[in-house]
Amino acid sequence: MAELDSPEEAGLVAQWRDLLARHARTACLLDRELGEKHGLGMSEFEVLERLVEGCESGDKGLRVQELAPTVHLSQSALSRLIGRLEKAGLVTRAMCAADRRGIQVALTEEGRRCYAEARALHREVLSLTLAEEP
Amino acid sequence: MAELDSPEEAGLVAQWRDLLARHARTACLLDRELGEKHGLGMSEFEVLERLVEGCESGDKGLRVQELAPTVHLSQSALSRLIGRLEKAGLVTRAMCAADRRGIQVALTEEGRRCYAEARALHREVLSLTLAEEP
DNA sequence: AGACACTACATGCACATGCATCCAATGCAA
DNA sequence: TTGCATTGGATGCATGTGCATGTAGTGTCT
Repeated sequence: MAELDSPEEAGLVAQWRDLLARHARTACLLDRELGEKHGLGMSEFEVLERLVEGCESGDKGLRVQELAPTVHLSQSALSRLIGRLEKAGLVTRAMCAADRRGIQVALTEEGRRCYAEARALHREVLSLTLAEEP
Repeated sequence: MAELDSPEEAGLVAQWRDLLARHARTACLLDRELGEKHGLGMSEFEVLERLVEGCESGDKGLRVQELAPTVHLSQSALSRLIGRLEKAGLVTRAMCAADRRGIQVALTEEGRRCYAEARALHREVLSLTLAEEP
């Protein structure tokens, strides 16, 4: 029975611990800052960003499935996240004409504005936390 | 108002997205595999590992505070995590003689065994998920 | 000793998440 | 067309998390 890690395994473990530390620092600070100052969670922001990237101003929006790869969440969690954004007035849900099972999620003006306001803070947090070494 | 990211910002965002993807892949698979085959979550495993590293066989164990830096959890979440490990028979909680506010957390034989059994799977998952590029 | 601030951990509560399941719409086969 | 498997998304439920708070023990100052 292996009681000690091989050098390769030790490297993997070190890499994983570093990743965990960076992720925790960044995610925690992002959630706190975006939450306090813009009422957004980290994943909410990611979804808004994907919507901004994925559709022009007059566009119908994106399907829920197209948003899924962006946020690393289960389908149910994404569904509820969109529900929160909708309740906050940042996106609209509309039936998809082509496939009436699908839902088109589109940014509202308020959503666009909220994203634009939060963006600088988001980048600022990244530059703070991703730079540190430990 | 900046509508586009500067090159430095774009680099940070790309780095962050890569980190998020790696973290999600690895954490999700670790939770699933360790959960199915050993009844452990990712953080439970990390705590067991810290206990193995931090105390010899006959040792009294570690203070809760000494475990905190390892798992990136709030104090309350860590307290409950230890509660779960205790209920599962993998660790014991004992009053700390020197400072009776403190709690000594020590591995049981069962805990040591469980960790030893889960270790290979843990390393295997890391080597799988940390290697991939996307 | 007595009062008070502080520390270590536990707990009530609100909330986000994943899993399983449900429902409606679609597509395909007979 | 009818029947049935599949897909897109929503929802009930159990659980894990953070925040705020509670409780007990410690240290300090007078």
